[in-house]
Amino acid sequence: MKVYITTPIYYINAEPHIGHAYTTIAADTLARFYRMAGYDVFFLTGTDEHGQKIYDAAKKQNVSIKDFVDRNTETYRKLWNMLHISYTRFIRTTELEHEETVRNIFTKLLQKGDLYKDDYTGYYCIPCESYAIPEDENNPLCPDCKRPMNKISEPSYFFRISKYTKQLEKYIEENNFVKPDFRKNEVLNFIRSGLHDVSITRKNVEWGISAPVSENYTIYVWFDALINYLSGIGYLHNENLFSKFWPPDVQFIGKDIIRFHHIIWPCLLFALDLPLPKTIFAHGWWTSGKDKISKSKGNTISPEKIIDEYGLDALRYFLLREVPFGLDGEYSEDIFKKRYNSDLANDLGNLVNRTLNLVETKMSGIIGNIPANMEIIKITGEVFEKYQAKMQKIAFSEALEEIWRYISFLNRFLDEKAPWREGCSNVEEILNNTIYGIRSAIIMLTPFIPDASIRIWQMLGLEETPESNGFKLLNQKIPEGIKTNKREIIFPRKK
RNA sequence: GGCGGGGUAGCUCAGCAGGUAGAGCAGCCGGCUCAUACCCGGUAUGUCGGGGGUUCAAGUCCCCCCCUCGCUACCA
Repeated sequence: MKVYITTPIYYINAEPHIGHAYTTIAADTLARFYRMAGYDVFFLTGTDEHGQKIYDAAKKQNVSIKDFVDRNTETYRKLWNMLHISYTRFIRTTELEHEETVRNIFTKLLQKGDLYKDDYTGYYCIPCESYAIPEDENNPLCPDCKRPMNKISEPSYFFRISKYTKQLEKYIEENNFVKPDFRKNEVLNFIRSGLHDVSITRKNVEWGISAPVSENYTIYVWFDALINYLSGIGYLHNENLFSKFWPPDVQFIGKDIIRFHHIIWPCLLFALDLPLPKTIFAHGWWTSGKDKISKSKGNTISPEKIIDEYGLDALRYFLLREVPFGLDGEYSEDIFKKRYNSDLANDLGNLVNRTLNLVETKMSGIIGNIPANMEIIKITGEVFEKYQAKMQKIAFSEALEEIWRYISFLNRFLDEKAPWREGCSNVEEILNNTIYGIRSAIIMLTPFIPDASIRIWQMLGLEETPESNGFKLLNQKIPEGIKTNKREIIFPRKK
């Protein structure tokens, strides 16, 4: 049983922001879930390092291109460490092996006749240094800066995606390839309007993988970038690894790069006679005051700042709980705090705290050996079934809702049994059941909030970590005579 | 313009094989007091965007209109 999960590789010209963190945390959570479920998981992420913008940025800063990309890729790696991203491999498109793979694929497609040479015509805005499509072809103005554009034409290699139109349409219709569902129609519409072949070489871009042809071309960065999903898992280099994990099970992307991933990427795989990914899931944006978060609008959300104030797990929890995965979400400090206080502090945090306090005061901190009763075991089993189903369909917020219903149930259970009452005769039984419930909740929560889970785990005095035994631990009873450790507040309430 | 979503409690949304509206949060009342002033119970509120139609019965089906969002090809 294997699972291959990817994030996009991030374009290192930009500083990482909440959007990058979002995609990567989602992928990490799913990867952790499948590991705990006993799968062999390969989780790929990395950086996209070619292109004119990067070249220019390096020049502007007066550093060598090598130093520039090395330094910038490191900022991503550092952030992923800070977010405890459990990637299997971090790929860079400047790696020799990747570059070789890209060239090999180019040659393959050329030989197959899926690449051909033609003139690329487009409108170019010199001040913006970018291609764009003007609204009015008779009076071409740049959509960004509104200045006149030049029509330019240059020879280029084209990838014959038009050839795969029917095949792609059929695949999308019959599979869960495009997620969320509402994107499926969008993509199908686009395909049905007819696919145009795409240019995959550039003449005027110096910083890129040189195309394996006699002329002086570099390979278009998008073509280069998509291939990371192949080169990152050993395509043409490590046949064992590749055949074990191919195809991807879930590829996470932002909704801005749907075109590349739902159209060009599958066509590339058709051309290479490779099976397509099972699912490519496009998530939404975080907005702040209705605007998409971006540096230029000055409404960026710094993951570091949130972590400083609330902790890493609060951030991870919020991002995956607040909004159904796939839709846009609104971020504000107020919304964040509300979610944090009501779910993490009041419901989960307080449940753990009050229970441990009772174990300390009523049972000298020793968890007794009366096993959980059938009712709790049954309910836990049902919750796990639902949780698992939600996770498998990548409905993170729904999975968390299931767990929180369970946490509410445990709080209610404690209230009804009231083991703090004078003369309560079965304190030990009640608390053991509650502890069993907390342990179960923590196991299910571990993919989302790995750190807090471990800390709670240790407070309970349990052995190893919740990850080490995976979900099968849910069926096992808590060992006898466990001694709880010093209590601390994991999610302090915020004023 | 074309195609596709939406418009339901203060907020975020669920309900849509048609049978006189639900959840979470916020609010209010009460209980409890082991606990992070927490938890538990109870509870109000809605002309279900507007109009017309089908039906014994319509957020739920049909038609028209209004508003809103997304997609409508090469920036990574």
